Amino acid sequence: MRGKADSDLVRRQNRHIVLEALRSYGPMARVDLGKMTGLSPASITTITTQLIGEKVMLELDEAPDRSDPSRRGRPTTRVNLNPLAARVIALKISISGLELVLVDFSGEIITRKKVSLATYEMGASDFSRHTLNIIQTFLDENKLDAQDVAHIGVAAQGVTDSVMGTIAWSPAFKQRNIPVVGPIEKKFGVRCTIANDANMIAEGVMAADGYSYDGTAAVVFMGYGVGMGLVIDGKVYHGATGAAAEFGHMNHIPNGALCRCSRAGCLEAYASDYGILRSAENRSDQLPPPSSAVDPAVMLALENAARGGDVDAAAAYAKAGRAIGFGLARMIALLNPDRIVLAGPGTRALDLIEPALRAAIEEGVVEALRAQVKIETAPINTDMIVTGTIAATLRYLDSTVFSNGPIKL
Amino acid sequence: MRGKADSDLVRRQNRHIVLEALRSYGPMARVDLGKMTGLSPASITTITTQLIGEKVMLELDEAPDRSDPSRRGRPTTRVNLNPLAARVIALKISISGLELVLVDFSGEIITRKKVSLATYEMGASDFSRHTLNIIQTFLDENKLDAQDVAHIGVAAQGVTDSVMGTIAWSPAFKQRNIPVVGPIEKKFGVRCTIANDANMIAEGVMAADGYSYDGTAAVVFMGYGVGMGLVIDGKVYHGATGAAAEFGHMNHIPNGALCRCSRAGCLEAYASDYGILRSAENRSDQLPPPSSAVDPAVMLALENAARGGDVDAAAAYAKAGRAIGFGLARMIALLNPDRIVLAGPGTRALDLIEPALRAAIEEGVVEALRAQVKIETAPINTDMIVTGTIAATLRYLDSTVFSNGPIKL
DNA sequence: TAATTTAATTTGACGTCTAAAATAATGTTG
DNA sequence: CAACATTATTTTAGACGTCAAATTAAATTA
Repeated sequence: MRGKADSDLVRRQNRHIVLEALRSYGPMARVDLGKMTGLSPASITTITTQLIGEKVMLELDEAPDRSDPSRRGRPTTRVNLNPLAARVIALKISISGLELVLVDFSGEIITRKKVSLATYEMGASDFSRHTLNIIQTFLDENKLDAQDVAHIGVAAQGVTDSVMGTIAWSPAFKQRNIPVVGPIEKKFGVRCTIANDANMIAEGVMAADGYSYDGTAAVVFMGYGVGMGLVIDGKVYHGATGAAAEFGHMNHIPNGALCRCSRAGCLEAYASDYGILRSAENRSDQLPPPSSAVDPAVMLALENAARGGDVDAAAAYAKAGRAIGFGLARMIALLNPDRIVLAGPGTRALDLIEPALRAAIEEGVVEALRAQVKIETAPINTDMIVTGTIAATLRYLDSTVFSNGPIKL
Repeated sequence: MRGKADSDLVRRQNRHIVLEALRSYGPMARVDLGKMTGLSPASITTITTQLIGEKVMLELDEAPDRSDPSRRGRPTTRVNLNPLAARVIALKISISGLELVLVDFSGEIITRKKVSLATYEMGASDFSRHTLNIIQTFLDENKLDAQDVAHIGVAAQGVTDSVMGTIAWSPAFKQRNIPVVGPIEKKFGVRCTIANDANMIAEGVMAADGYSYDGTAAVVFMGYGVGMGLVIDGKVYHGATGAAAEFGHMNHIPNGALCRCSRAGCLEAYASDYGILRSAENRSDQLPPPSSAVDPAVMLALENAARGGDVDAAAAYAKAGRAIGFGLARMIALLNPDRIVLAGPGTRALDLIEPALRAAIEEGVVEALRAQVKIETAPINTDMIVTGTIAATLRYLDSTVFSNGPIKL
């Protein structure tokens, strides 16, 4: 049940939707803000004046738009999020190392940096030490104090626990329950949150749509692993502990192929890079998989072999498609989504995967349920994990810090 | 993104939470309404005065409570939902026929009636005709006009489509896409909605908790079929077309046992009454299952046989437990719920099912994910489908009709 | 009967919204 | 070029809903 409503709620909500409109559609005139949000011009004036006073928003100083000569009347002055209102760091933790991205409040990337780190054998304390040092160096390089950063948003591969602020289990670590949020908040005094990388991809897909979508969608990541981000009623769903949609470790076949997570029969053991490679090479699927990522070049070669007539390779891709297809069929039976988005480097081989994938969906779920699902592909080249983490972090700031307005006594 | 907020929203929301408080906790004094909702006494006075004026609420005329002799001061006068504010019909459509329940606005059952109907061979138009007649008779018997009924809430077995208002697919019907909402609304001029029976069970479980729960839970129905209702962030989730959580027809094993839905390998083909019976009797699971429900007495005998040492029967229950367990494991991987509730007559045999069920969950999903899930059992004897349908329908009325207040010009 | 206690209502102020009026900044026209 | 037209934005006045504080209501206790 939602709580009580009062004028405080009204202010917060309306400030929030104004910020969101600018965040999704970029700079615009006050009139247009009014049209987007449904608020009257008078209210828009009030709200923008306050936000500008708080330096959260600014009026753009630009020459009037002369592109339409038939246009009459007073020209618009556009407003935008003030880039200087806050800075945010997105931190991506993956099997190959850390990636740090410094962004301003308007979402513009200021700098980004990759640091490779051999995380797998590292214990929690070593990992913390390294990570904190890397962040400190990153701050120094950008001549920033920790206080200049409003939030650090972390995306990590594997099962993350947003309540504890840890990586509960990840292919990037031998050890479990690695604390991440705690050490960062303690050392830098900056609010920090952690989320699963696949959820961040889903956030990225939603952001690319300007958050206009409000149904249920599943965003599948295919690559070194297999992940899923769920969007439920237009919002990225995180589950009880932020570990929702561990699609890759959803069981495909009881007692099936051995997975990196040391269980048998996970979908990932059939459909991730290493799973596909293993089955293409006709190696036993009961052998433990490697702990390092497969070289992308190897996967590229494998794809081309499959396209060139290599029967074993083609069969491996079909097997992957079937696994993903059955996983999707099960997901459809549970969630009745209206949209499935395939993303990640694995979609490069979609031509090899798709027939088996679609056949498996048909085989695996009642027609009434799958009839209206649309399957789409997201662009491969952008790093949706980073994009999504940035979007999620800024939106979080919008809704928490900047919607409140000046503090009252 | 939520829309703009204004004083209209404030009024609606606060009226709504007041109605909800009375709905969940029953009659109470205005002071207590204030404590429950967080609204000030002044606001409570305003809101209750209006609601009483609109005959949605009423002041109870009861002798002051003398149970606590140390109590001083002006006695409370309790208010409650006005039973006469609206009447609602809950209609349950199942393989064995129709059940109609007439309820007043306070949730009290006025009458209920069961009518058996051989739906399976019936076409859509015959079914409509019969159903409309049965509803008309029910109205007549209760000396009601159609206008006296504010809403008809339908719960049906199988895949329902809440957008089209149809039963897309159901074991109770040979034919598909049976229209239900359309004919009812057309004939009686009464708003009607349809939902899946398992979702209504979930609604019932939530109602029993006073809607205080706000996490993610899966309510599993075990009986003549297997179903699931999902509660996501405290709200029953219906999916794109209201057909979410078709757990029974989630694939368990590719190319597996034949199901009533004419597919192979559905969970239900292993774990429903007929699936268990079939495997206990060592019949081939490639034979088409019967279209009628299994006699409950037969199931009872089977349970007792299993408890008495019948190896085949015990194995059949274990197989069912394993199927449900793997289904749950997959669901957990996707949704990371914090609660699973087992419901329905099938839970009577829980002792036979549970060991295999728990083993399968352990086998099927990473420990990090299943660690915090609590598994509970709901009471078997109440008809949660009806209870839930009533609760859902009344809540729907609360939020739509009665939160708005008097219409303005 | 007067004082005390608790419930509920009334009163006056406050915050936010909106419609309508006023002002601002430009283009058009005679 | 002055007056008019057009569009954007701000100002003003009024409405609505909440809340704190004061008031009234209805009981118990002394």
